Amino acid sequence: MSLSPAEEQLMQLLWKKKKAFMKELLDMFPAPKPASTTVATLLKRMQDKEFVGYTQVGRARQYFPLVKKTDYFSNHVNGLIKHFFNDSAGQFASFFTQETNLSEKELEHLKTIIDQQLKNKRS
Amino acid sequence: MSLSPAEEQLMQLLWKKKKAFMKELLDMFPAPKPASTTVATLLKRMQDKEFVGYTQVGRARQYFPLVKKTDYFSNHVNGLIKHFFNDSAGQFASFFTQETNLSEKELEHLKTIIDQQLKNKRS
DNA sequence: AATATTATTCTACATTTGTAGAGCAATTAA
DNA sequence: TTAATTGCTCTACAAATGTAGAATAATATT
Repeated sequence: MSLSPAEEQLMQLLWKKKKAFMKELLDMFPAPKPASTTVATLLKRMQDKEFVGYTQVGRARQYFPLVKKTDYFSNHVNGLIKHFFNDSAGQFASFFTQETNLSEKELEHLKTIIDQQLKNKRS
Repeated sequence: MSLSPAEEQLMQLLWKKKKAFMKELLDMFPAPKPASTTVATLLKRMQDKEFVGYTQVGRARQYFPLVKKTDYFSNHVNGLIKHFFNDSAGQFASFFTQETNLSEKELEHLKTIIDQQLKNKRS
């Protein structure tokens, strides 16, 4: 099961705040803010999909993510790679590096990471 | 406008064949194949969205993509990056390199590409 | 105590998506 | 030339999604 775009947007807010009351999430929306019931509906659906949980605090609930952003994200990227690159992460990486306009600094940084990875592999 | 998952799957087939008649696309589907009308409907919607065009050949149409796979893909990735990495491709690249399990060969290849990029930047 | 506010659930409805039958026109086969 | 096949459009319908009002219950305010 995965999140719909609207749900995903809300999830982003929740990931950012770590935990939040409905009101707080609503406040975080850029104008034009949706109706509070809209947010409530989305939260409900996200609970059903087991993407968020909550703890009861007084009469309200404090919501929190049940999936880590990085995990969710990894799935996304993996899906993309499977779809577009024949399941080859390497092929994807090459493409990505060539298509994206990374700055010199970013490229250097990437190199460092890759070297680190290579060191790990070889050790 | 973007493609729905089912449309995207069909698009993949079309990208692979470059151009194809409805029948050919249908044949490319793995079992269980959808009804031909299903494919027809999808093709129609994709025409409306201006993702495919066709040339009339006798009584049939030969369909072809109107958007390049790499362009479509770039948009996807850019969307992801915007969503998840604060619009920083560099941040994404780092994450990706660390999370994905690239082989030694792939890492080496990546390094080559990066060096190439750096050379371009500096020249 | 009476009223307003709030968080949540229920219900609703338009739009998009997945899937495909019915109908039609052109083409091929019997 | 009548019948079967093919490619396409129209129509249909269930499920998912985006959006939000109505109802309810609990709490806070006057």
